[in-house]
Amino acid sequence: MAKKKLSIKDIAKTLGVSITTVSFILNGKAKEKRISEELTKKVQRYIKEVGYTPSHLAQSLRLGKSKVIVFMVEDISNQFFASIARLIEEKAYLNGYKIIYCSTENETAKAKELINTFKVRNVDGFIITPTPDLEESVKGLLDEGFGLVLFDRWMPDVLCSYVIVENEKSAFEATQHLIDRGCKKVALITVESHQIQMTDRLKGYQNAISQNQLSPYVFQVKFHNMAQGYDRILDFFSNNPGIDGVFFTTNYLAFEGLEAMGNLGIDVPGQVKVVSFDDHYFFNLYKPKITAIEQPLELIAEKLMEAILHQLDEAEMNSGPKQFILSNKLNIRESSTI
Amino acid sequence: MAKKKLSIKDIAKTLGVSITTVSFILNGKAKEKRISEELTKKVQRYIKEVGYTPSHLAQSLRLGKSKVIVFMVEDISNQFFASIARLIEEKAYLNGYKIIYCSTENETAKAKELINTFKVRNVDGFIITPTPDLEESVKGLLDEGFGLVLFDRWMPDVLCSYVIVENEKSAFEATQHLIDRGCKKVALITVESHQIQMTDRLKGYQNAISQNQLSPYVFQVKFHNMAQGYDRILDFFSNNPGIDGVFFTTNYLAFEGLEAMGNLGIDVPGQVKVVSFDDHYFFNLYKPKITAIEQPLELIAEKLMEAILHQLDEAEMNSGPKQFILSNKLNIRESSTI
DNA sequence: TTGAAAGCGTTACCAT
DNA sequence: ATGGTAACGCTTTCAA
Repeated sequence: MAKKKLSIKDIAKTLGVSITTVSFILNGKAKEKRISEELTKKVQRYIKEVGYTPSHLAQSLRLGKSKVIVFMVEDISNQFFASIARLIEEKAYLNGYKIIYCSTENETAKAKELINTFKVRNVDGFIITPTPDLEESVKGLLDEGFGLVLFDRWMPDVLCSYVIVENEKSAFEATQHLIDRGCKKVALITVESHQIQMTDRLKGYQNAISQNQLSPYVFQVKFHNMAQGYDRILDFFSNNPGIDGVFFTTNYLAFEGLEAMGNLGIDVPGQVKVVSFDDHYFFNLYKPKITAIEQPLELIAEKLMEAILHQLDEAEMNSGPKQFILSNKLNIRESSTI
Repeated sequence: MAKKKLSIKDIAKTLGVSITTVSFILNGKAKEKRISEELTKKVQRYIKEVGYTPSHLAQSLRLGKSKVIVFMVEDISNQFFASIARLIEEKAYLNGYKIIYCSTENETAKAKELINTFKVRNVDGFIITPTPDLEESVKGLLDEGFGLVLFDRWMPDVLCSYVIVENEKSAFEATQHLIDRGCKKVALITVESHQIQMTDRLKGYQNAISQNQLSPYVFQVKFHNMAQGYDRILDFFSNNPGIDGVFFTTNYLAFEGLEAMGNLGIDVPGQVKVVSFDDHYFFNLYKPKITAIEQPLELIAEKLMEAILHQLDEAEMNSGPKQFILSNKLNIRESSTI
């Protein structure tokens, strides 16, 4: 069984040439080193014949680069992150990179541990959705010369590459949309979080509310987990009659909120109009179809790879961070219109 | 910036001992090699102080093991696979393994290419949802001594470890359930696929139908993609009036089917009762809530890791494949009862 | 009880 | 034009 793996040494010996020669040919330096056309062909043919491929491990050790990028997100089983993962993966392979993923569960301790683990493992770069208080670790990464791109959230105190979306602007638009549709008491249901993507969405909501001389109704769900969320939102609606519009800042909050409203006999969109951040396949299936803000997944993935490859490219190493702020799209559906 | 990475050599030099000594201490062989308690402590203290960690790359090169497992599924952005991924990931890290993921899109060519890529990259093991006609590649992996566990599907012709669920049995139960609820014309909507997980589900359906002396109505959607699926299913219902029960073999078929039925004005469960394979968060949110077969995700992940670690464990290398066939659970909800 | 040195598979500098 | 060889960082055998 297991045909012993060939090494460059074996190739060289069999062909009666030196390792160096083989290595040069392998790395496309035959011309440069003026190795005869004939020998080059011969070596290449033999290599193809026996199906030899260099050991990436040895190359990594020698070159100090592993061609591995870590994709560290809040939760890889979350549809949004999984979709990005999928898109990134493709682009990474195309460029000879592998992706290792991991989930932080948005816990700072776990994120730090993960970062340390991978620093040690000679990965080349990190794509991270930072947890709270991760500034120091991230700076450390930068100092030590790792490639780094943040996404979904960024850190005002750290100068680095990132790919994010226009959270504030989209939240403003969503809220304004509800107001335009005649809502007078528009609530924001969000998670209790000081992370910037959430505070930006809050800001957008607040701006829209105050520009229209309305009163804000902000409800922040604490210690988010599915079951709790549902209960809290149920309470909120019970205690706040008269709400006629709701903007959910994440899709899972919306799912729970819709369930809660359904069980309270609240008619959507008749009594309450609804908009959610983060579009989802299911929003289009739900009755009524839910209006939602769609993030440009494909573009996010593309820019993420562009940024990380840029960082990893020796030639451009020092040309400064790449920062992308992408536009979302408001998909208007039944929940805010009928 | 970038404080130069320490090597074992640096440690040895600074402490004035040999590399060997440090290595032994590092690898817990201090006692065995009878290195003085005192020296051991001193070295350990220093290592901790400077935060030294061995290079995994060099270790891998030396030991021929990389502590990397490839998780190769049909589509990592699919909820089912993403959930498993998430669970696997945790368990892998706990055991010192990293996970690299990739999606085959169920294309044999892509799967083969991916397998080759990773073989070359010195990964230790593979967890694979095989595409059609992947037998040879899989056998190759086995021959070359890689760890291997199949899941979701298995290959009758290849003796190897796998983790699957009771597809036929659950399909039988689901169909029988519809019949018990009074359905007389029960349709099966499935994908056109010769892969065993799907043929097993078909078998289960057929058995239940024939045991109850009913007629089968099997509709196999070809060339599956979201948009097409919807259209085809729409046609099916238009052309087959009188169907009063449907069993969907995957959840995405169910989503499309439900949408199609909704648009045709078919009342679920009044006119048509519905059961789907692969439970989903949204089945519980949908109106009506959808009856579905739930695969034991947590258990699948657990057994997957158990099987792969078993394979990778030197000591037990030759103790034969581990094959798990797990039970599903039928979650009965409104779509098949009211 | 400790150390020297070979070897894992490469790359690339320096010779020839 | 081609080859010898040090180095990457580690483990482990053998010797002392």
